[in-house]
Amino acid sequence: MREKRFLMMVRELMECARGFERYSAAHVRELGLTPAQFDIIATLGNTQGMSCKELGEKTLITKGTMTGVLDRLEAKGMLNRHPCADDGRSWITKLTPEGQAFFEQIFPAHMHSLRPLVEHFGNDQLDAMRAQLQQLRTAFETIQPADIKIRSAR
Amino acid sequence: MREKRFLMMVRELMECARGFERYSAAHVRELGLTPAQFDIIATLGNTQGMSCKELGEKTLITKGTMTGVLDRLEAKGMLNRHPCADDGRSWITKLTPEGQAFFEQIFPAHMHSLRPLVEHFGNDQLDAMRAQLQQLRTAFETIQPADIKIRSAR
DNA sequence: GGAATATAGTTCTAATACGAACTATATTTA
DNA sequence: TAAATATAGTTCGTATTAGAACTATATTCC
Repeated sequence: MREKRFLMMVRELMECARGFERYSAAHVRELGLTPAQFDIIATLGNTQGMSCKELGEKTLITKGTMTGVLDRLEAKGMLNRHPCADDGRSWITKLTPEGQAFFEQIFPAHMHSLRPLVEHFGNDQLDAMRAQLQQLRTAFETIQPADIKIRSAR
Repeated sequence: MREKRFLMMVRELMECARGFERYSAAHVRELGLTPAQFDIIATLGNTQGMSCKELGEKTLITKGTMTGVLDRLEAKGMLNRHPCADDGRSWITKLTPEGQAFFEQIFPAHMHSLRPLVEHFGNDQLDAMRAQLQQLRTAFETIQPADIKIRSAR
């Protein structure tokens, strides 16, 4: 049964994703941030800022969610938004000096908390995993679901 | 830089998890269910029912969330809960006849929608992926984050 | 047997998650 | 260039997510 094999693999995939989330979030929460907020700060750190769209592509946070996350970080004084000169629809989000200082303080600490995990895997293994995952992701993005219209009677 | 390699792999992992979620959810939504609701129905289908705890272990839905998901499915008439004879704290959740009938209608359809994806990978590849993911998951669950707290020497 | 502790499930709060509808601005087309 | 279409970001509604506090019942230990 091919389907079952596939679902078992997917199950592991989902467990892994949640596992990392949990591993990482434990430390992030100690910093007073949510995982989404940490992602934004880590992405904006050491940059000149970027648009919502670019932030979304780098962090996997969708635009509807992004507004709220940025609002809360702005309220914390971590970042600010100013109009984009090139595009009247767009805003550039950038860390404030306080936000950048905070980034410089927490990012190395977070990397350090990941250390035991990182050291557990060899370079070759990490690359092999990434290559396989890349293949999987390409399949998810490329292949279209079979079209079956079974309308639920309502 | 080992950390960077690791983060690149994790990035692919998260993209994959979201990719599958998206692939699968598109079909699930057409059925009038959320992914969490589909998971529950798929897990309860063809069984005599099970406790919240067991459901949580099989679906990765945490117990605080479980209550709400089950409440909504119960309101839809898909399932019901009755006290567990062996354990006064526990409840057995079971599909109603309507819920089971719905399961029998949608589950094959969902498997069919996954078909193109399943067929894209060979058995060996699926097993290899699962083995690697299993290793990764074990690491996430076993290894403790480095303690960055600087405890005052005593 | 009774106190201490563990477990099952619910409730609560804050923050996502996601699609869809919406506003405003850009870009493309005819 | 005016109309059609696309895109950036916000808003909205519903559901999920996680953790923590809470109630009720089980289990363990002395």
